[in-house]
Amino acid sequence: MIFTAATMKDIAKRTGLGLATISSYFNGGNVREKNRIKIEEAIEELHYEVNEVARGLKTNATKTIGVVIPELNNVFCSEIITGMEDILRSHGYATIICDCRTDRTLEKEAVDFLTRKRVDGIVNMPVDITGSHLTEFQDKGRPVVLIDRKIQGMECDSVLVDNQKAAHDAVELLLKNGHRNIGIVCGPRDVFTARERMKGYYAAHEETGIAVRESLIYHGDYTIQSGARALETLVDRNKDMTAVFVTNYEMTMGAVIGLNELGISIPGQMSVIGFDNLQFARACSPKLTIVSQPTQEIGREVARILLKHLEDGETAITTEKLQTEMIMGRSVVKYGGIYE
Amino acid sequence: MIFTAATMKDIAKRTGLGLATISSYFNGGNVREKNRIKIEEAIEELHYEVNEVARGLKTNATKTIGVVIPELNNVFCSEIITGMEDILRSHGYATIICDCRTDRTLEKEAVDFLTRKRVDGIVNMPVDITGSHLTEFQDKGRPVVLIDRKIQGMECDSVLVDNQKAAHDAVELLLKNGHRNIGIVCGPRDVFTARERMKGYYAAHEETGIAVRESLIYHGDYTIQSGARALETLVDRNKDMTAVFVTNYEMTMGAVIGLNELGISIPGQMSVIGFDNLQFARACSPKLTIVSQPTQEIGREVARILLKHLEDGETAITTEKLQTEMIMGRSVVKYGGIYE
DNA sequence: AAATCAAACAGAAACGTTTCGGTCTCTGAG
DNA sequence: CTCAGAGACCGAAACGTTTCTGTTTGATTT
Repeated sequence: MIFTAATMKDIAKRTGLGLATISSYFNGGNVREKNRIKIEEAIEELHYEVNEVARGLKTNATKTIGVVIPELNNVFCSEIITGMEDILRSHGYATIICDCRTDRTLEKEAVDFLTRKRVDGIVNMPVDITGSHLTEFQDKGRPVVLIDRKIQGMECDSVLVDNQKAAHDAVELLLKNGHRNIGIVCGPRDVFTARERMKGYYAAHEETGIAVRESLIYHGDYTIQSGARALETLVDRNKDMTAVFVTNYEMTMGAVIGLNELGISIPGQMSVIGFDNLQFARACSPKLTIVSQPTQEIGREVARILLKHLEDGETAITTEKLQTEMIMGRSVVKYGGIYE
Repeated sequence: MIFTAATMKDIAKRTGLGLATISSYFNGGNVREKNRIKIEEAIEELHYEVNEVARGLKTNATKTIGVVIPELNNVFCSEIITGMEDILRSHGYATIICDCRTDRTLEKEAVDFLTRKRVDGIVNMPVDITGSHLTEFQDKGRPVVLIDRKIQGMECDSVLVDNQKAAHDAVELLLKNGHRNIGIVCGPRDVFTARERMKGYYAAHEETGIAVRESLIYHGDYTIQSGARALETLVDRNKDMTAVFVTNYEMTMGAVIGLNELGISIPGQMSVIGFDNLQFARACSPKLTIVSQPTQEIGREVARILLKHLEDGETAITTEKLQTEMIMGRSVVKYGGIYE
């Protein structure tokens, strides 16, 4: 059966009304009661559905948002997207996802791809601290929202997490428990959030009047492998290390593996504070104490900001900073050297 | 600066060529060398980019694929999507993701949403074994590909995993190690894959001539909580249970938590075979033996099937069945009762 | 009952492509 | 040098909306 979908023209013919009236009906305009009924009957009978592509051509808006992230296969990212997509979809917006595999070139390609697809806005969790891959899109007057990380010299909305405070509080907890040689497994030096977390590490030490020893700092690359390697290295370099703070999920997992393989018990020989993924933290034995980020809330906030631009014509630029939460497990104990 | 993007008309004017020629250039048609150069110069100067929305209106194809999954925030799903999106994007297709939170109503809504968005094809990992949410879309002559689960009475392409064999092999390994009272933590009764895995469990027992005891079977709901509860229940009901096979990632994590809390050691008191997520398996101590699904490959295969329909006009329906792999850890040992 | 005026309606043009006929331009054979 | 014939090219129409510019309608006022 050859079947061409009904168009507004068909509805107009069927109801005897003009095209403009039908269009007005669909766009919230006023239509006389009896005509409204006629239109709705026609829609029912013809199974009419508005063609969003045609509408998009005319209105120059696709009701589509592009998302560029370093790794979809990463709880932090996927949870944010879930929260965001939920709200966007309920407002009629589709979400196109591009995983750029933490690669700058692929990231640029993804943005260009989305630009060609004529998305109404782009959400990006940037691979690194620099980059001008978004300026061309932004110059078209379309909104860009950055997640989690800022880009130098880029003026746009962003939704961040107070990473400095998060790291500060975690390290402070360890210090308050009497630990004095606290290792940190941090992200790459050129990542915005990694820097922020380092700042918190330093600040907590400073407040307590304790000097930071360089050998206790390890810069990983956010992979499980590097988490495991980090612990091996740190333990080897610092025989007196009694606590460690790991700053993302994958490296936390790696750190747990590493400690297991080194035969170092948590928390008996090493207190541990991890990051992200409550599920994993609860699966560990004993339960891991972690810094938990408000991923769903980040996603929702991003969606809200986008909608404010696209639906309400808002032009002001916002920077939102959300707070983390410390989930207490049983992986931190008082330092034996002092209290025993 | 007011700025309207260049159109094909501008290129035509600039080069002195006709619209049809420009269009032909962009669609792989033949254009005389000197004209080709002129066109390319004009594109460069005007920063022209083809408007895919207008093209979509005319060709009735959006170069967009919709994906409906039960939970994006789930490694199995996100890994499949990563593999798929990669290939699709390299062929110019965008991927719209809809997370339906394992809810039938939301699943139907998502499909309708994507239909309105006029996607060229839909990929769906169905919430349950029934449902006609896809027939309307399919009746428009557009391709549907199911992942991981089949739907009763639905004729369409699907990419599955040989779950029966996977479960069979896992249970067989436990049997070969002398275990006779093997628990299974399975998914809901109305999920296709859960049934397949149960079949494998029965088959392995049958081959070894061992009767299955009902009390060793637990139907969970794929959450961590149900995994933990499952182990509590199974251990409570079967004091002689020495091994357990858990059939998805979340429940595997739950099972590990549950065993930890019950004070039952792996593998000393309980041999365990888990499912999915190699990363988690390696983080456990000792490393978990797991059944690993070829997620990336599933995604790629789905993409290939879609492209064959959309680009090559293929009409035949395929059902692909991929094999799992058993990753050996140290969580399975010979049954003490026999070998000690 | 006529006049007034806003609200509701109508039709055509436009959005930027593809495609269908038909026309022109090269190339090479005679 | 001419002339087919193929290949390249052209312009208009169409895709299904929205929107602009008027026109009609009907309730309200006088």
